[in-house]
Amino acid sequence: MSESRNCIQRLCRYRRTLKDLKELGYVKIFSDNLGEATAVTAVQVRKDFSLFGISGNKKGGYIIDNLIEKINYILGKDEIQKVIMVGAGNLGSALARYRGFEKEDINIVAAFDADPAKQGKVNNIQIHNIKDVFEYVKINKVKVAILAVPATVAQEVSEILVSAGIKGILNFAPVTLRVPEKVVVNNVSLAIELENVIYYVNARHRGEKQKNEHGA
Amino acid sequence: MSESRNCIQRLCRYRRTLKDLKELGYVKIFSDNLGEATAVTAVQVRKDFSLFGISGNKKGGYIIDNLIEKINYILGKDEIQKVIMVGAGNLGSALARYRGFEKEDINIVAAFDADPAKQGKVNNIQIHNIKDVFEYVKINKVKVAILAVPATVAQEVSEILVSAGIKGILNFAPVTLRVPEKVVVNNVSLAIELENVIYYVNARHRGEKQKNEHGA
DNA sequence: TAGATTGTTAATCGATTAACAATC
DNA sequence: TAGATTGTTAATCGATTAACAATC
Repeated sequence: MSESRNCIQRLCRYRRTLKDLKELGYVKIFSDNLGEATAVTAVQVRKDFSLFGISGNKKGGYIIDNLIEKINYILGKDEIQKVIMVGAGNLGSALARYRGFEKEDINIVAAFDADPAKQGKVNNIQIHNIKDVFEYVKINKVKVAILAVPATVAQEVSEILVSAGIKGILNFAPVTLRVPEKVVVNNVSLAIELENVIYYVNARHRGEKQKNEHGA
Repeated sequence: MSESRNCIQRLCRYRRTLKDLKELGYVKIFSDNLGEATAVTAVQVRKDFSLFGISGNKKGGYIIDNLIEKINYILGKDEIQKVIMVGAGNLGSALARYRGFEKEDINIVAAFDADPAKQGKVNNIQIHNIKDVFEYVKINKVKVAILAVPATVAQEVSEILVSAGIKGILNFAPVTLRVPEKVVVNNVSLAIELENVIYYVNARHRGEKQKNEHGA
């Protein structure tokens, strides 16, 4: 039952690589190649696949289309996932414009901000008043939100989102959110990610250890 | 020797909480309280501290100032770390404006972009032509870079950075960078982080497992 | 002292890796 | 067939947790 965070991240990376390979006209792939392209060992690739019941051909490798389809199903990419952006400040509006989401077929359907001056659109996404977020989530049955509001209001806003029916939050506010057990929170703390890099750079200067390639 | 990625992330979170507590006038703290504030068990807190040789008082807990100082040293916060932003598009310029970095005493000293039209400043940070990045890094002995350039040029740019002396990269481009062993790369893939949330939301709908609080 | 807390050693757990069997 | 590749089972490794000793 090892669908750990890391494992899911690897699936996402496989998917991305596979889509690129398909684009280039490839039809089949070996665990070897896929591993090399994603900085994962070939054994790990096969283990991941076998964990989710994806099988290949003993000598012929895996069929790319088949892999993509299976991974799409696992990741829930077969259904369209509506995502809202909560907070349309610097970070929020940059994220709303971020090409990487579109590329992965992620659909940001609306943005919300407390500042009434922030009306209009960002990257063709309508910015609404945050007061309307509860109703919007309810009516449109949105399950996933990106939270890019100031740390001071993040907890409060998250409670509104959860009460409206949000089941998963990608949180950019640097606070530990308290949410009900059933709600998934993935905290992306940009400062911490950078501090991590700084730590390892310093640690090496101080002559400790030799590791490489941290994170996904 | 368990200074794992997770462990360092926890140190960063402890530090943040401790600074907030200090601000509020607190002087001492128990592993209990600190754990609760950072969503970590008290045992884990003490284990982390003992790993780095930080000790408290058998009944009196830990002195906050002492903790902050020790953690600062471990994380390399005692020396000023110059960081450059490479790529000043949507994401790059939003990151340059991001308050969370300042709050953690992270100093973005310059930004670079390939588009000559992107002259001027963002958040009081000068945007230079990317052609000058090699020289800038050499002269100013910069060790850490944030990479927010398009995926297509990320590898190429990273090679320039490394050749100029960059030792750590926080990479926002959704590609697997190939860098020498001695260079630290921390990949932040925003799409993958969001896909992770979507996966767990779906997985629960499908009636699997009950986990909570993923990521840092 | 009794109770609360730190800090360490041992046990557990989970994920990765190694070894190898299966087979195209 | 021989070689290459998948896929599984067992071994290893590392991190977290449990148990408990130390002590203020």
